[in-house]
Amino acid sequence: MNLEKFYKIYNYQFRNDIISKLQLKTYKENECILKTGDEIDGLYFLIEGKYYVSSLEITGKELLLRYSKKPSILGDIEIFEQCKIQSNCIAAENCEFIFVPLHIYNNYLKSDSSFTHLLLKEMAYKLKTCTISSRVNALSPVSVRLAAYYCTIESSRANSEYITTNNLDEIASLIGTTKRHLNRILKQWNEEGTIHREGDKVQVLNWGKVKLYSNDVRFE
Amino acid sequence: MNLEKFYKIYNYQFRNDIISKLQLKTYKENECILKTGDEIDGLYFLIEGKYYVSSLEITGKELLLRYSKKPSILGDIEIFEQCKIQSNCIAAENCEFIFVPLHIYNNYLKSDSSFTHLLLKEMAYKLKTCTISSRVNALSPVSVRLAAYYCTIESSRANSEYITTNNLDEIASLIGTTKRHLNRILKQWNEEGTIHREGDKVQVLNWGKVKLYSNDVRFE
DNA sequence: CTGTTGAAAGGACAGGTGTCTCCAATTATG
DNA sequence: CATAATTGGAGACACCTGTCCTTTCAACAG
Repeated sequence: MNLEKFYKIYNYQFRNDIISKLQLKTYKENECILKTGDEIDGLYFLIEGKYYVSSLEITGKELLLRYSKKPSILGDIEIFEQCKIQSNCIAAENCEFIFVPLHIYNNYLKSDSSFTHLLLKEMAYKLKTCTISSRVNALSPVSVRLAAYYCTIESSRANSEYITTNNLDEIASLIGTTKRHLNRILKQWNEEGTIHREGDKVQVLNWGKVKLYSNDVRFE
Repeated sequence: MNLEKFYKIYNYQFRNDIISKLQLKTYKENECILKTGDEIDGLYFLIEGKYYVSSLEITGKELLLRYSKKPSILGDIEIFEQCKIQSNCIAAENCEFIFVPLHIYNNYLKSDSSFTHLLLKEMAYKLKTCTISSRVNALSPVSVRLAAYYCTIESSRANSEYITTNNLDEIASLIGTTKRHLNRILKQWNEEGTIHREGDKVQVLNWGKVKLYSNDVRFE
């Protein structure tokens, strides 16, 4: 077990006697990591790749709740709330996790305060972003949410003019709408010259406009 | 400082040398406990009363994020994310909190694992409910959300037929809509005999119908 | 008692948004 | 190359929902 990556990301070192009890779990792109309703078996620490968390409603509708890259922890809610798995977690690319089995956590790590602080920080982060997106989704029309989405991902990655828009469908369900409606909005922005669109590639020509539309809403 | 209530609710005992450093904070109905954008000064443990958490958007719209009764902790997100206060917290009735100043937490309680577990549990709970309501708000029409709201509060309090509907406005903003729209739905339900309505008093005549409408969505 | 004020309910309307459907473009297949 | 299959975009429509405004009714002051 190579824990170097883990250490770099989470800045935490497991005691030697624990290390042998950890597992490395790997998932291929699109593979399901956790499935709604199943029992949780431990804590998952992402050390490579990306995954997304989505919920499939009884209605058949889906909502992307979060798109996660490292550092990111899975299983925390379920363990502390002692409940079944709340959402589907699916590998967006090949993923690697350090897996801490539940009984290992309970027996060895529960009272380790710096380990616990990892969990606290992660949960606080999730809670903050969840609150924000809940608010934004509830109170802003789709055009604002879309502009906000662009502004959010733009600010988080330097200075590229092109938005590597992963698939419009994905954005649609992330911000809780349909592709049809995104098309409507993108068409309008395209016509007024705010963006230049070619299929899945969207180039923002006028960031000022987009920022204006976003109404200062951000997802982070 | 009488910590008996605290102990009963949170099942945790502070060390003697810490007790003298805690404060009792009280708030009158409608008084603001925390204000968006302010700096957080410590952890608040609710021991009496109820408060609600709401966010005022730039647009002027408001969304009730949560309605909290004991046990409930305030300030956790802000402390672990080291950010400004995220939402307004307002006393719904007279409230009492045990207040743990930030430096006391940092110096004395940070490495106390059973104290930390209080926080973990609370955050997991918040996260779970936040995720649920985010999903529900995004994916269900108002009529479903309203039915779900009734089912949720019904199941959490024995067997009264009347819903002590605190103010329609409140329900409206809790489930992210307007009073106007609630009126529309209630009128329809009233006409079809599902409920009997008199002003703020709503009596459910046909729980089966309401449960059907709720589409198995629940807020908890 | 009467006019004023304010709150609650509902009518009318318009904009936002999802669904369904069709058309065009692109890709795969033979 | 020609045809079938698939995908993306957009038109049409309907419904959900918020805003605005009118009506009604109750409380209240003069």
